Amino acid sequence: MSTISETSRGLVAERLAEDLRDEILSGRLLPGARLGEVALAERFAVSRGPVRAALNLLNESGIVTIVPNSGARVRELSRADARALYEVRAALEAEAAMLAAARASGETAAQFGALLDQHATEVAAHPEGAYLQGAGDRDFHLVIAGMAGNELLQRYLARDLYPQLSLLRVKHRNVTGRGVKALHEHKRIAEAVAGGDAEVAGLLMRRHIRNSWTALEAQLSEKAGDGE
Amino acid sequence: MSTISETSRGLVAERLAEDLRDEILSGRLLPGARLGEVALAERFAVSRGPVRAALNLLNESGIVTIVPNSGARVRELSRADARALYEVRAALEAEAAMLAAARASGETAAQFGALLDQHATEVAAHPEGAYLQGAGDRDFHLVIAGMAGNELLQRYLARDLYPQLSLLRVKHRNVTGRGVKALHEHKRIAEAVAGGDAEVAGLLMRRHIRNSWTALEAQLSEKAGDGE
DNA sequence: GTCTCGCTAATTGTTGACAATTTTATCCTC
DNA sequence: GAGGATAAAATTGTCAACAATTAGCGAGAC
Repeated sequence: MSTISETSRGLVAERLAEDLRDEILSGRLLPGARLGEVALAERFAVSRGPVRAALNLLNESGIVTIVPNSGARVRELSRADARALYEVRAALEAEAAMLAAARASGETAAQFGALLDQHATEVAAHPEGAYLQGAGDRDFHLVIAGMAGNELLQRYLARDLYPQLSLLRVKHRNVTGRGVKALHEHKRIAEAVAGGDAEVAGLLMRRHIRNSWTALEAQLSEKAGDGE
Repeated sequence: MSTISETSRGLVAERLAEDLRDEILSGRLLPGARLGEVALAERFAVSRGPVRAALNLLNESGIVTIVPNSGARVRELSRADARALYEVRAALEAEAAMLAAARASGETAAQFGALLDQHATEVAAHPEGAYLQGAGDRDFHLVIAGMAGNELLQRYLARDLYPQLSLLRVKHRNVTGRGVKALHEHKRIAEAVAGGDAEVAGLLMRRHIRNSWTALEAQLSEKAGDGE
């Protein structure tokens, strides 16, 4: 149907991966959907080579599974996968918060202030909890990941874990209204980071992630036993 | 020169990646060495397709860098990269130790006992510190990573971080004699894990990784200012 | 003598065809 | 009618050739 996005520079495989990631995370391609190479190739009007490369990229980032000699599918995350995801996320984001606190400068508090003020207006506009799945929540965590000054850590979070988290939320459109609570937790974390208190920042971040997991797990249980 | 390894089943790309990884981590291919696709293709008597796939795999695991339209090289880890590596490792291994402690069963202590006894004999045979770069140290951490019961965490450690750590040690053949100290730290960690004390296990593991980093950093400084 | 421009050579990116494996459908047997 | 073996279709894995981009080199001008 649609041809390739717009920018014609750069590698074809990366543009393909980008487009496919968008389609998956926007819910147009549901978990379990087959990703046949020939179908994708003629849909994007390219050869199978770049398609293969793009699928490998998405496989590495965890939103596509590839079974040799069988094909690629949009990944279906089990509850065990989700738990593992949040365990790793807790460890990495707590570390990021600690590192960010250790490297905090005088401008840090102001940066957080502007960001959180904007988020507050978003939450006020949609008080039932659009914050958590909107750009706001993701922004906050991305900012801290960037402030950690650790290339590898940032890549793991932004490039691997967050897409999988988004994929996890594709099936559960409306996250329960944790927006206002999450925003409050963010403020406390921001205080600790800006204040240079690494230990508290790490602790609060870890608790924040665990709260998020608890809320999500409750939703997963609510939807009854598609357990696997 | 050498043809492909031995087992002829499985994907060609994965065998190539395996062979290349061995050559890199054994020091036959030094950091910065070019990995031309045509050269590799005719060396392993395969086409460029699987070679490309293998290079992408190694790129994702962090021991090869790929510059678009320029080519692949064995990755050169800067000191900043090394620091980032150990920061992420500390976070993930501390989490692994905590999870392993939480899931410890009655047999756990016995498993550690056998493993550490064998390591003790290795250290006794090479008291100047072969332990750290030998299979012993790696084994211990891999066992804990496996005991955590977290597929994702185990993959990050075994498939991404450890190869990079090995690559880091290619240039510094003889790690200073931290063998006996490391073994002692391992024993204390094993105790905490087997005893189900997650908090202490995580703390000891984090300290253990930091000690390892301190020793390595001292070596890096010793080799003078090849800074970057 | 140094800098810039243009060209040549080499390497990567992409393409389409061939081979091997898996999946599916059909037919036969029990 | 159900189960299993066989064969056909579809899909992935691999190959070799073409196109595009990049890096290196040399000539020429200032």
